[in-house]
Amino acid sequence: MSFEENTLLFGGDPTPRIVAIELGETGTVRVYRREKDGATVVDVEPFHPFVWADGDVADLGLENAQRLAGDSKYDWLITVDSWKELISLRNGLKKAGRNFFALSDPVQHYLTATGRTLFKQLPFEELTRMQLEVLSPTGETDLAEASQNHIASIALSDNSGWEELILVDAAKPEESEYAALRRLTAIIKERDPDVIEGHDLFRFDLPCLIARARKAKVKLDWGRGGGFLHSRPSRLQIAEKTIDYPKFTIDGRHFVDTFLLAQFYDVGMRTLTGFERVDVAQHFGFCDSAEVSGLIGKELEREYLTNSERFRSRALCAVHETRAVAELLSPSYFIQAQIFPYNYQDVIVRGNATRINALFLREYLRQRHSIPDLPMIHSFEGGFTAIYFTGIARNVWHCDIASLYPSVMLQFDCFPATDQLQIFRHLLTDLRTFRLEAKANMRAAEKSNDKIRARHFQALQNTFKILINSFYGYLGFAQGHFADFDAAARVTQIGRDLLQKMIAWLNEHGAQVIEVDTDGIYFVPPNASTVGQPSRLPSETGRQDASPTIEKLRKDLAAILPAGIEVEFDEEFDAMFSYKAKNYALLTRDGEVIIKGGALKSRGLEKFQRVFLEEMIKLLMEGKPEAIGDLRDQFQKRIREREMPIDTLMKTDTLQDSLDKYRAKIAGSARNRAAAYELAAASGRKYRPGDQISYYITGNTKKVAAYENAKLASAFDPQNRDENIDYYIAKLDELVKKFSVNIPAPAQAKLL
DNA sequence: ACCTGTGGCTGATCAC
DNA sequence: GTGATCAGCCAC
Repeated sequence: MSFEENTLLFGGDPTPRIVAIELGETGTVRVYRREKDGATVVDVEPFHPFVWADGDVADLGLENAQRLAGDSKYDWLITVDSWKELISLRNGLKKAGRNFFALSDPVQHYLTATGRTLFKQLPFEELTRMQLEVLSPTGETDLAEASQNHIASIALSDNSGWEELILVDAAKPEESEYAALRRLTAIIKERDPDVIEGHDLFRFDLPCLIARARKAKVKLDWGRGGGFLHSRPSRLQIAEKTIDYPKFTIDGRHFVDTFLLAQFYDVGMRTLTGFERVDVAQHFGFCDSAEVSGLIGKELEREYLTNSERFRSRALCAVHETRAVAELLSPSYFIQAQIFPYNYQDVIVRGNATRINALFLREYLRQRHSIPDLPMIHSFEGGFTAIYFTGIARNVWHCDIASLYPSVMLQFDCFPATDQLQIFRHLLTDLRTFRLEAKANMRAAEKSNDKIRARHFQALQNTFKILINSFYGYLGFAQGHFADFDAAARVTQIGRDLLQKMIAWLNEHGAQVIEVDTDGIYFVPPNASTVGQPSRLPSETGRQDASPTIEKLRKDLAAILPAGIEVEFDEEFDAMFSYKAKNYALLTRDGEVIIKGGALKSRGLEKFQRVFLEEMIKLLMEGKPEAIGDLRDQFQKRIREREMPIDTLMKTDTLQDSLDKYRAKIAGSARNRAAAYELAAASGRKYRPGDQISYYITGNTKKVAAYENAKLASAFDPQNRDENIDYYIAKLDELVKKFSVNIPAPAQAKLL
């Protein structure tokens, strides 16, 4: 059986090539499908939304109320025949004081009830994706500013290679803009895209188009069934960031914002320098015309007014970049839309645990089984973390337990007590199998040089990996109907015990354990007690003489672990700089430096500090601490002589709260003042949570309050530099001082 | 309206 | 000065 036939994962209905769902005439949905020849067809299907209710609802005289199997809390299912009826049913139940819950999105209702999902058996390449970018005459990116004036152009492209630039004539902006908006709507109807992509689509392009269309009195009826663009305020949690944005929807199509895709991408990678289209495109190497792309302000306006080729390139370059970024970042979501009962657009913004919950609900509904109440919430301990040695160690090995939490859950039966159908166990087991299959298929495709197939299986295996890793998180998810905090606590308890058992064993067998975190251990192997000793040459520490010992070590260690818990000795390093828990650096056999931990590489450190730290740690690990003094002097000289580029001195902070919320917190003494917020407030521009502010410190003494002496990096004048030299040199000195305590004594003497 | 978890470090600021 | 607290970021 191929994994696409797995009902738990892909739903019970195999209908292929659905590209969109929209609510139709009363009691119906329209299902859009892509035919093999590329044509789009629509089926009108019945629509039966539903609620889950607690207790006997028979006394309410409801038709279509059905008792569900099992004895969980929500054991009645009431089905109705239209969205309208669902709303009145919900109101009725609320009035009657009944406990119930219902899905909030009609598309999720339809997909959950039918077991259908989007895009089954549809190659990503056959999805019609249109890219859109609105450009104001000056390239203004502030929505309020840009909406004031007529737009300059709307750039469009799609994945067939088609492109068009709709220009607004500055000589007669009113009628020209009217025509442009009409043209845009006509193109969308004619080319009929499944997906509309754009960078900052939600926060800029769409609201700007709405504002201009209102002024020009143009209807934006972009829906497949003729519906209008609709928006409501929404909020997105991406790691520690909360992004408020207007969520736009349109019947029968999906909006994909590459700004949000970039935010999600960076949670895992933390490698992006910024989130504007140019930053993202440059990071992926897509910007073939960065100079044109960066064109802004008066210069851009001039090019616009003369309708120059340069302006046209600027506008079209934008949509090309958006398309390339979307192509890279969306395949995993495309596959997830085949699995989860959500719209493509919603699969992107829903969290992992929420998506898993949707799978549970779909399967329990399919089996007409009752659903438990939300779990009892309590806090629980996490992974075990410890550091046993700080400083420089040589010949360091790393071992870890292969996918610790999934293995523990399966091997020790840590499953939700409420999951009477055992969905959790089955899903987790199947996903592991499918991931192995997908990986094998990926390798086979790579071998036969089939790039499209390889990319598909890469996205697939990665999707499975993310899903597998989310199952433990689901156990501790307060909004998961099948979450189980006791089970989550058991998982981490077993994980801690296993790790501590391994640590004890390694120490008993002559290894020196340096640092451990959750599922992995850094250690110096036995008979190679080289902690703090000078480095051996790489040729002396090659695999040949080390591997017999390490292979025996691995086997012996594996023998003390329970079945199903696999230990991997995956890497060896020339040196390790162990600093604090979760903070260390590694020197690979190839001389490459890997740095982990906020204390050593956080964005909270200015670039010059990060670079200095990396160089210093490298010297330490290479056994050349005597060179650190020179390094410090070099940096100090460059700061003192004002030679440091401003981007190495500035700090970039992300605004977490809105300015209003910040002010309220300050007024209520709920938080301290911070430079980034003070600058944002003083600038008068409309900053939003998630926006980044780059600033540097001015003044003449090393002790200044940052929030009183901060200046926007964009206001920095290279001809008249005013960075606070003493402040930055003091930072450098603090860095040397802080890390010198970890340096072996002879080196420290030289430093001071 | 939205939401996967815990553990750990640092800088900035404030209260004492 | 010192400790406490918050925000931000990072590891797993």
